[in-house]
Amino acid sequence: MTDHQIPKQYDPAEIETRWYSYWEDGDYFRVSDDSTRDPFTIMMPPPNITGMLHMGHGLQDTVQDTLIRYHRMRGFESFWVPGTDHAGIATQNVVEKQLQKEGSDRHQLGRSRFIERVWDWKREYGGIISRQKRKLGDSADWTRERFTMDEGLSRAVRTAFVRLFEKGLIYRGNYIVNWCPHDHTAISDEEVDHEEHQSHLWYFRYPVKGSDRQVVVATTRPETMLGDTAIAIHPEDARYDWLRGEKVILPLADREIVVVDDDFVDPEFGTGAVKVTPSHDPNDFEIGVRHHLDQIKVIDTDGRMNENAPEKYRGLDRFEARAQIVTDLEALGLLEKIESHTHSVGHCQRCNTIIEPYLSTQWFVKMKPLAEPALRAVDDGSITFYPQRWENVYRRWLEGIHDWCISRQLWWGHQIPVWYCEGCAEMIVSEVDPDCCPKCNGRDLRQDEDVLDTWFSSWLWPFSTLGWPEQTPALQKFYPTDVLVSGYDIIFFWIARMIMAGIEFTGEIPYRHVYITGMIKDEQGRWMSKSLGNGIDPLAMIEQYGADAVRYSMIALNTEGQDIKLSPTRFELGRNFANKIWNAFRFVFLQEWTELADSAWPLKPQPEEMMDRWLLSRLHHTIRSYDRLFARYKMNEALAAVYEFIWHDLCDWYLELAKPRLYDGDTTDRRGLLQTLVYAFNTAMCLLHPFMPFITEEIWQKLQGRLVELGQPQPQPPTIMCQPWPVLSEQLIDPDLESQFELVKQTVTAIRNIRAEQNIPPSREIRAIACQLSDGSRLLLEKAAPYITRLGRLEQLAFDTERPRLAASAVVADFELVIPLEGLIDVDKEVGRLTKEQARLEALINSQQQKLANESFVARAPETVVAAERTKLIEYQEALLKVTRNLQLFQ
RNA sequence: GGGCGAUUAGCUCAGUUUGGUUAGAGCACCUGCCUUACAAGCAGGGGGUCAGAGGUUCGAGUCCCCUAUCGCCCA
Repeated sequence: MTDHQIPKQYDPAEIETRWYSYWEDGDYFRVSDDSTRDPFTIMMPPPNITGMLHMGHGLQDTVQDTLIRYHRMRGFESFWVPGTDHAGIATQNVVEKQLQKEGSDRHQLGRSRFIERVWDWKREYGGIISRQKRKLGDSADWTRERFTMDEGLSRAVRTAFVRLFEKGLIYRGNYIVNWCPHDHTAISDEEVDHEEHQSHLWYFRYPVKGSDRQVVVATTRPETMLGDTAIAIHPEDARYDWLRGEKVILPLADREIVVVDDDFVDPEFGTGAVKVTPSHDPNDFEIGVRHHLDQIKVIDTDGRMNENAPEKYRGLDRFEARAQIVTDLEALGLLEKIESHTHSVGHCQRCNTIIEPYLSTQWFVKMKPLAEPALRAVDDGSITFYPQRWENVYRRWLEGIHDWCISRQLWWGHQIPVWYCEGCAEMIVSEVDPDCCPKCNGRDLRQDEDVLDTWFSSWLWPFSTLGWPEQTPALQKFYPTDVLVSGYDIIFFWIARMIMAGIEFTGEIPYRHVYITGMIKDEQGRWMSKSLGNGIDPLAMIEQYGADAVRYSMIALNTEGQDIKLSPTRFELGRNFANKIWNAFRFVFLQEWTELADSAWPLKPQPEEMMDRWLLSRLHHTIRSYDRLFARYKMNEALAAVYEFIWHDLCDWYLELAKPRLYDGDTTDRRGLLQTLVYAFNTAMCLLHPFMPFITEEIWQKLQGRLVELGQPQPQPPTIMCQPWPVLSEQLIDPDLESQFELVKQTVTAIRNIRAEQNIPPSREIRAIACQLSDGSRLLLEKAAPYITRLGRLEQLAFDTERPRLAASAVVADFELVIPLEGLIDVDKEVGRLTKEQARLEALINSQQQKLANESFVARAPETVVAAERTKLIEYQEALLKVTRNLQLFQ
């Protein structure tokens, strides 16, 4: 039964939904821990549960799914591990906003009820992005989906924390951290974005105690002066000899502060004397430690001036206080001057609030001991980045690494597994909740209120998702993983930390390869953002163009980690290609297939003619390049190779040549042709499947179904996604045949060119004469005459040494192609065409002659190169002779 | 201040690892075609001193140095 109702335009929507359910319901994405196949594993970077699918996922998931599907077909137990991330601050914010709408807040609710609310929210909305990813065709094993707050992963977090603590790599201390007054939590250095601000340098005069003199200090942050506890000068700065040992009166606060010598001070900057605020500046903090200075906090967690500030300023926002202090100092005559000054200001990456360097007690990971083996892993080649240049970025960060502040003042997250005994103040660090204090047996224990940075769970992702710290079968089978695919924006946050954690906790690198993609930008190269409203919604694109089209375009545009400037029209590339494939399929499918009923099974290509052998050569050529390109992660080039094969080799040439044989061929010829055609088409679908899974499945299924109708057994496995990968047959690749066929194509193009230039309508069949052939060309053209006749719409291809005078002509390789057009030829046009050709050849000859006239070229270049250049010159000269003679015929 | 990337056709980009065909593709453009798979298509065509300067070499889009412009990362 042939379905003649195949639409002329490919409509992806229904097909994509149908096949995705078929795959998922059929468990084809699932892997088995005790499979005997070699594993191929990719960890999907877990998106935030608050997140929605964006184009970055579109790109990175397509790259990953393509790798996963390719390896699955290559026979690997191909495991793409999906999951989501609890995203501490973001998720807490979302639920807090919900509460706000209800007129409540988390403090009213209390911690445990608030956390329940977050879980409720997660159950309702946390799976959205995973459902969206299915629209892209992601072939992840969703039955093994993980979440960073799952019981198993939470246990992994505790184990990791306790192990690091016991090794002395986790410590608690009072240091300056990056405080976000909006989110009310400390954040790590990596979560701070620096922006250049056009601001000022304010010069203040501080009176020296018991003297008329004043010392001038410059600052970019006047509001912190209320917390100053010293003036620092460089020890060798003789300008301030008079100041040493004096006390200074801090204006407005009316406190005495000391003068200290410190190397940190840059005598060139400002006045060479700096105010020191140990509680609100990381450098001042260090100076404070060196000189045992008081630490006075004057700003609270909201960014407002606190009770340590003079009454007048209490409760003022830090920037209001800044303005007020400047005004007040000016009124006191203590403002020396204001200079313009550009400096870099830290902002919270999440909410863009200006970060307050803030003194507080936090937990830290000592990173240096973890960084060293992670550096070695890249230095010794155990881990390779693609493109490799990112290794430098990775190295530089690890070489200058700072300790990692891991505590967050949030409720949603992994609460720090540390308890304090209210009885004896003992600190208990434990993987399991302790019942009583091991020291005093007291039962009044209080768990540390802070939670851990979300990245403290993410850095365990490659093994915690597989069951670590248990030595599970999954961990043994699938770890270490093969490749991590991610953007360069999280090399520090995640990639480097995973490598450190992998080596530290499992003794093995988490992955061999790191594939870094570029970032998706808008048409003008700007980041896509909500505020600019320039984002492109992948789901809308899938709806409009189809998931295969989106995937095609993502891969095609993804070159060597360059950023991608995207606009919706770019998906037309993929849509057009899908449509082309669809119509080629229609053509093949709608033919009569009866000859295939008595073909040998399974279907093998049966080359009867040159065109068949050529197609097979091109196909296997494509397979060979494809596999080589994949090994180097050049998926865009592999895709281009398949595209070239399908569109140009198969559709433009082969199918056109196949038509007469399909319509008029005898049984044997039709059978051979159909076998070759169906084999090639099927194989092309396999090659394309990793990139465009839906259309290839649809077509593969229809082709298989048709064969089943003819007597072929049901295909096993029942989906293209588990089909074995096409086996490369080197012996089918025939470069000589391919170049011969190129000559045939050139001949056809030459005829078409003349037809077009002479405005000869397609309906008019013409005669062409091949003249002055070498024996080789004659043999070839005789063999290829039917092809040339067909594609050139010739009445006949003749061979002769004579040629009619009034004719159009073209020189192809070593012969001439003449099209006699007595009475119809437009002589002016033909003269113009030949004159242009003449000029082109003359230019080529000129450049060849120059090259060969260079004695050192002839003497020093390899003989083969010189010989090739000589041959070219001769060919051009011969062609020019012919063109010139043909031109003279018109004069 | 340090580092990285980009600069090739009107546009978006390949090609540079390993120097050697007439530098490619898609889109856009021009001409002709609704040719019984496809107008989301077919056929033909035009369009590039490969950012600039210098160097190495018989030979440079490709290797080296410098400069300019744009962008990113780190401090």
